[in-house]
Amino acid sequence: MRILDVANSLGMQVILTSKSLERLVEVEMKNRLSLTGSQWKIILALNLSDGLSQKELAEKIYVDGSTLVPIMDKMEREELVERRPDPKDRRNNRIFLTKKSESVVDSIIEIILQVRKLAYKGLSQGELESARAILKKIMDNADSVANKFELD
Amino acid sequence: MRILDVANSLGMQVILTSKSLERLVEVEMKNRLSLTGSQWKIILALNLSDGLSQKELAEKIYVDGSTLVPIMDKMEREELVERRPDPKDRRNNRIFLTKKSESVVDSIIEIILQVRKLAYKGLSQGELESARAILKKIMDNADSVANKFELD
DNA sequence: CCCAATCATTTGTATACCAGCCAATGTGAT
DNA sequence: ATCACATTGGCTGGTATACAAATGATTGGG
Repeated sequence: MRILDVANSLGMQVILTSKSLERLVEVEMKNRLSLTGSQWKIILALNLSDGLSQKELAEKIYVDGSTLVPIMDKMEREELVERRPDPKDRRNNRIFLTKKSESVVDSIIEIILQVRKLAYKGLSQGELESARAILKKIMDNADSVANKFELD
Repeated sequence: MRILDVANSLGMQVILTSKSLERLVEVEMKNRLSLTGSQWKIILALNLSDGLSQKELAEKIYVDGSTLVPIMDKMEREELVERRPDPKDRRNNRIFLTKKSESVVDSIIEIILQVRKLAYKGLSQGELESARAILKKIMDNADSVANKFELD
């Protein structure tokens, strides 16, 4: 019987570290700002460029367009974003921050910076950058295969 | 107005790379073996140590105990695992692989090895190991904070 | 004007966590 | 030993993501 211990590979470590980081950020965003899931990512993305279409926004935060729909519904109910029809192309919704969500941008940034400081403790800038570059290569490798849709 | 571009940080790169890897593996597991989500992780974990309790299994694959319940239900319906009561402690279920799931272990391992080969293309063993060590430190940092439940 | 492409949405399936529940077990005091 | 109490393991219900496939409205090319 073949045995493979997946746990010690880089790939699994990437997945586990991702979970730990996401969990830490989510707990803080929820406890301090009552923001769930990836609402903070959406607010930051719109803070960089307000008025994105849903498709553009979905690409920015790397989720499927259909995943974004109920999230927009919820955020609209909570008055964190506003959907406005695009007069140039009525298929598009243009998404804008509200006063309420603009008022939490600074707090979101504060939390991100605190999490980074803690997570990167004991690591040098050079280590962080070299790890980032390696992961970027792995992501590009994985994405190029995924798009070609052939593994072997 | 403060601006923070989260996209270029190591933390975000970890999360994005994790998504790319998980997606690639999931597509292959689904297309070739009709295994969804983390069923393959469960099969590999039980292949290493059959007869875990649900709690132990949940810890191995880093999900909440309640998350595992419907997954076990589904895998039991599909005859991929078997729940047997623990005579020593009737609160426990002991989970065992079936002949059907044992027969796909080799194929699962095959897919993992192929994905690794592709994902790690252009990277040296040293790079992989150094990245793994850095991510491990980050995960430990994040988890130790999460357990103490205090960010500042 | 037709037809293919595009954007948002809906539907169906699958994770995922938390809080609360029950049954079973363990613990401590008497 | 036994009763009260806390703890544990699995489950349920509620909420939130997440993707694929199909639908509907709109647009733009030929």
